[in-house]
Amino acid sequence: MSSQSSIREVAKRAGVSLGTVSNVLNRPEIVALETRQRVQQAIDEIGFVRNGSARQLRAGRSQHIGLIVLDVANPFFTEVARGVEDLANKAGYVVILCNSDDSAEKESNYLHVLEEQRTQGVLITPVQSDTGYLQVFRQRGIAVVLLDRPSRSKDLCSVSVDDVRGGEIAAAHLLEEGHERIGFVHGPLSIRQIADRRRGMIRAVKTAGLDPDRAIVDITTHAQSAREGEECVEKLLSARTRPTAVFCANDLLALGLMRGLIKHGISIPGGMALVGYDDVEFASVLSTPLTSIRQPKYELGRAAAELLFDEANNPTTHQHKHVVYQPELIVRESSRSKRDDTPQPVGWE
Amino acid sequence: MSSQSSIREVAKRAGVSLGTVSNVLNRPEIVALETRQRVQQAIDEIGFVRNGSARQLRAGRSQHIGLIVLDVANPFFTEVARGVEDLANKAGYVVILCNSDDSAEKESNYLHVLEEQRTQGVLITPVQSDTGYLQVFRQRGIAVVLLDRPSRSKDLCSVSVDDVRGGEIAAAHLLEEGHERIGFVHGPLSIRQIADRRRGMIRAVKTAGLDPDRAIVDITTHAQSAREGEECVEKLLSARTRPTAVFCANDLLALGLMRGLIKHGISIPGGMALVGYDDVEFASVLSTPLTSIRQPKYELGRAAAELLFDEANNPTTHQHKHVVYQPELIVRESSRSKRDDTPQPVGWE
DNA sequence: TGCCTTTATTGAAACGTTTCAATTCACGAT
DNA sequence: ATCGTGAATTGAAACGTTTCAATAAAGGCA
Repeated sequence: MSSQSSIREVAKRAGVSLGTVSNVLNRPEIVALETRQRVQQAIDEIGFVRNGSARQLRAGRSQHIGLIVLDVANPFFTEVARGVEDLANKAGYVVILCNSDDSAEKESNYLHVLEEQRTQGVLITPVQSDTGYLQVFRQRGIAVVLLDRPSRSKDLCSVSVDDVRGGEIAAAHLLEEGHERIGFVHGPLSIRQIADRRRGMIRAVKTAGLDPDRAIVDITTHAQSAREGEECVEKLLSARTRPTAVFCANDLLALGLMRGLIKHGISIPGGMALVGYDDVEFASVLSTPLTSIRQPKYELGRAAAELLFDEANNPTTHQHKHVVYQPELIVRESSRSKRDDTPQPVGWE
Repeated sequence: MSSQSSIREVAKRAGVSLGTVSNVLNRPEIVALETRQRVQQAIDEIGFVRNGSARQLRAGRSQHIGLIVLDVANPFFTEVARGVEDLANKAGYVVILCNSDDSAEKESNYLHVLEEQRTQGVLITPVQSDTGYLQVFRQRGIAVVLLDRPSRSKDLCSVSVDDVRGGEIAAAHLLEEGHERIGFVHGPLSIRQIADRRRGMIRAVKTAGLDPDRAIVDITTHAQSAREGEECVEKLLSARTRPTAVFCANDLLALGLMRGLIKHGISIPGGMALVGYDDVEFASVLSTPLTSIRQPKYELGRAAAELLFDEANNPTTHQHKHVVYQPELIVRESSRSKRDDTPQPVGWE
């Protein structure tokens, strides 16, 4: 039933030795044309397929890398994964995509499996902020690159996006559009990304010569989905001095908020301007297209994979790097003030 | 630098033989308590981690399965993947997620790699409708299950959703709401899913005692993204007898259409009722929440994985099955006729 | 004391590659 | 005729497990 094929059978059929078959497979140029053809024919006839396990065992290293993300269903990570995959495939590697689901246990499980498989390296957005355990991992000879999280320790490569800057350009844009009081809807400030974005806002406000304590109205949610966004509308409207614009820490929050505002009969951007974060695919196809901060997700993945391969292939000369990407403001209808008469592109970026 | 650990070292340190260490790892119950503890301690001290390649080589089979999807970025497939992953992990397997990107070449590449790795089995939504080459694959001893595609041949397991039924309930719903002329916006009818949904519509129309040729207005697009949806508005409004409702073959099309309608000042559902397909996450958070057809994506993945494991573990007794799930209508605001005064739940399903 | 059974441990073979030193062969140069 | 050279091929060792027949030790019973 299952194929019994092995290099040995191919050798027998072609009337050559084991070594020669292996050479045909790995360094065809060193074997005589006539022999090569004979072996190739035997391979085809038998339907021989190399045994990867045996190969890896002998070589000591595998042909795959692990990618551990917090949530496969999050469009952010899928796009990152695509970047990783493209580069890895080009280099002849397979990506094992692992979903930690924000659980330290699942993460640790996956790390263990990957170690057993003698993975070349691991790209990971760690669940915990302490990365000490990843050091142990590295000392066992497996390359590690931190994803979407700048590493504090100098001993780990990392690739991330400048969230401070993201917060800054979002706020600066709204300030320019004439808003002097901006709501910031966000999840817990203990999450580094969120705290960073807030810091960016403060910077922009100060640059504009305003007082952050007056200009920024914090509205904190416990999670960051659309439901929470909608719930925020009440808080927003009952604020002592009502903001004229809102910056949401992600697009789902903005989506919910938008829905709530419409229910309250408040128009966007006239009654309330809105800026989101992530520039998810559907941001541009909402009833009012959403201004958002775009992150180079695909490039993030590519860059991380590149660093990983460098570390894996040049373990001695490798220098740890910290790549930080810049976010980009994508202006759409949801934040354009009415007096703004610049032409409005369709926004199908 | 890298860990030299092997079972041999553990044995030496614990003062036992190779076989005993292996037994501690695989059948701890047969080794004496005292010995077991000594070996365990040696393992911990050395930081020994089993070599998966060697293990697989010996065992002849690997501990992973492959999942080949058309597009990881599609929320449909991510949800399916989640289902597969959960079940596989529980069974102690790792899932290698592969992205064929609709390319036969990439698909074939992945199949080859998976074969080299002696994968237990493959879950695949094939690029081509001809599945003959998958038979070859199976004959080499690798289990195969078709995903989101009913197999014609009886020799392959398959898991899919009843698209005829999906089209039927969508149309029936609109007919019930009082519409007698329904637009159907869709990509090429050569795609089986789309043709099936259309067949379902016809069935519903006939059941309602109407003439399909009059009741259904076809609008075909070449692709199925939001952009195409928006472009359809023109065609829709210029149709000789303008429909009062539209059924879109997926939610992205519906999204675009919605946007176009709003631009034309046509209200939803008053001016035009709308039903989508897939019930993507954001369907419920649009300015007008979208009625859609939900497919049990997660269960689809789970069921497929289950069939795969059955085939892989009981190659002799295994019977090929064709599991077909039923789609479900999720009614939201976009399709409720005004005279409909049933209470309107929030729709955060 | 000697025999039998049970329990625990051992050592070697096997899985399918790759690698590398050793061998063979043919051919041109001496 | 002999030697040296280079190209082509070979065969055995090694990678780190698991498995299994064989052995050793311990205990029970006559």
